[in-house]
Order: sequence, then C-alpha cells, then structure tokens
Amino acid sequence: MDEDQLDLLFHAMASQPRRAILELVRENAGCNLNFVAGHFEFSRIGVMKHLDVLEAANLVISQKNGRDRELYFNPVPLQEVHEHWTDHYSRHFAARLTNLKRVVEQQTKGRK
Amino acid sequence: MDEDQLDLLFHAMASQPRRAILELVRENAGCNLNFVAGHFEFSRIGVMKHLDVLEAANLVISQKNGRDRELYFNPVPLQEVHEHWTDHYSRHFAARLTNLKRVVEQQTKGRK
DNA sequence: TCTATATGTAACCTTTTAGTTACTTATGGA
DNA sequence: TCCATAAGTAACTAAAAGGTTACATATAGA
Repeated sequence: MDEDQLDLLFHAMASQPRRAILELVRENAGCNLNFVAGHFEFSRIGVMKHLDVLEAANLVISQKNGRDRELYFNPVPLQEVHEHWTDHYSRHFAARLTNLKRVVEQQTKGRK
Repeated sequence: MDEDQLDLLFHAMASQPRRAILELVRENAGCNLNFVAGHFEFSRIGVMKHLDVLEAANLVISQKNGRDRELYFNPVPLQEVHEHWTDHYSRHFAARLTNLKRVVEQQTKGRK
C-alpha cells in the first residue's frame, strides 16, 4: 500500500461518525445509502460525503443496482496495515506477542 | 482506548510527515526537536506542531532534560489497535490468518 | 405515463489543519 | 556574566474538512 493510500485510510478512520458508518456497513452487507443515513442525525448528503471518504480509502466498495447503491465493507486495507504492523513493530509488540499467539491459535483452530 | 483517543491516534497517523517523524523518533530514542527538524524541509515550528499532534495521540512521549526535550516512541496505542483488530475483524481476516500465525510463531520462537 | 424514491451535484459556510515569521524564555558553557 | 543554542508562544494565512440547503437525475412500480 502506498503512502497516499495510507493517508486516505487513516484519515477515513480518524472520525467517529465514519467508524460508526463503517461498522454499520460491515454488519449490513449490501445496504444502501438511505439505510445508513437513517441511523444518523446529520443529513443524507453528510452521510454520502463520509461514504465517499470511506470509498476513497477502499474501506467501502459500492455497486449500483437499479436506483440503489449497494454498500460493502472491504477488510483488505485494514488487514494490510495490521500485517505491516505485525512485521514492523514486532520488536515493540513483543511483550504481548505470546498473548497474540494464543488468540491466533484459538481462531485458526480446526481450520486448514 | 476511548473514541476520542482513537480520533487523535488515526488523525496523527494520517499524515506522511508525521509518520516519517514517528519513524525517526522510533529509530532514535531520546533525540530532541532540533534533531528531528534537521531531517525535514519545513520549519522547526512546523515539526514541533507535528510532534504535539503525535504526543496528543500518545504515540510520542517527551521528557525535559535541561534545555532539551527528549523524544520517545510509544508503541502502546498502535498495539492496542492492532489487538482490537485481531479480535474484531477475525472473521474478515480469516483468509490470511494462517500466514499471520506463521509470522507470530516465527517471532515468538525461542522466547518464553 | 406519472409519481415517489434513491441517488447525485453545486454552491455555500464555518471550523480545523498545516504551515509560516517574529518574538520570548530557559539553560549550558566559555 | 555573556552568548549561543534549544525550546516555546503568538499571531497570521491558505487550504482542507465537515457540514448544510437547493436543485437535478434516474428508476421502480401503479
């Protein structure tokens, strides 16, 4: 991921409303703009602008279906940062790595 | 970590100069403001403001020593987000968890 | 075809961010 | 004590962010 994309990603994440919108889209894959706007106090246009920011960061992907725009959460950018940090800060994160190892093993249990 | 602190953290990270400053401080623990400013094209005051943002996000900790202000990288906030993501997005990150597991095992090898 | 709905665009306003220069304060050392 | 150096504060500017209202477009369905 290049530096400009990282700017977009962190900027998108640096807002409580946007994180809440992202969470809503994550839990309601395929929902549309009005659905999201219905959950917030500010205007539909405000929500749309937040969605544009999330989409520029590639955290939300949208697809036109008739007059609806279906919204989907895209985990890839967060995962890339997560993995980069795993590598880059391993020295600093070391103190808790044993715990992380346990969590990972828990989650990969029974999977191939 | 509360939501306001997350805002400060992501906002601090959403800037290439700040990420570069953070990296410099990380690799030069205890360095001072002028040392950092010497590595960038913009003014010392500009650098100081970036450091203030990093410090508000708790990514940099500073300590006065004589007329110097010694700067230290603090990995804790990034680690907290990292661990939160590990839990929260485990379902979405699953596809690459096998690979992550390998990395973690590599890094914890021989450690207790 | 007509209408209600879902989205999109334009223009505007206020606040915050990112940077500057000029000036002030504090301290280490000759 | 005097001076050079490191940091801090104040005031200003330009640009970006975050929100609004008003208007325009597109489509599903009676």
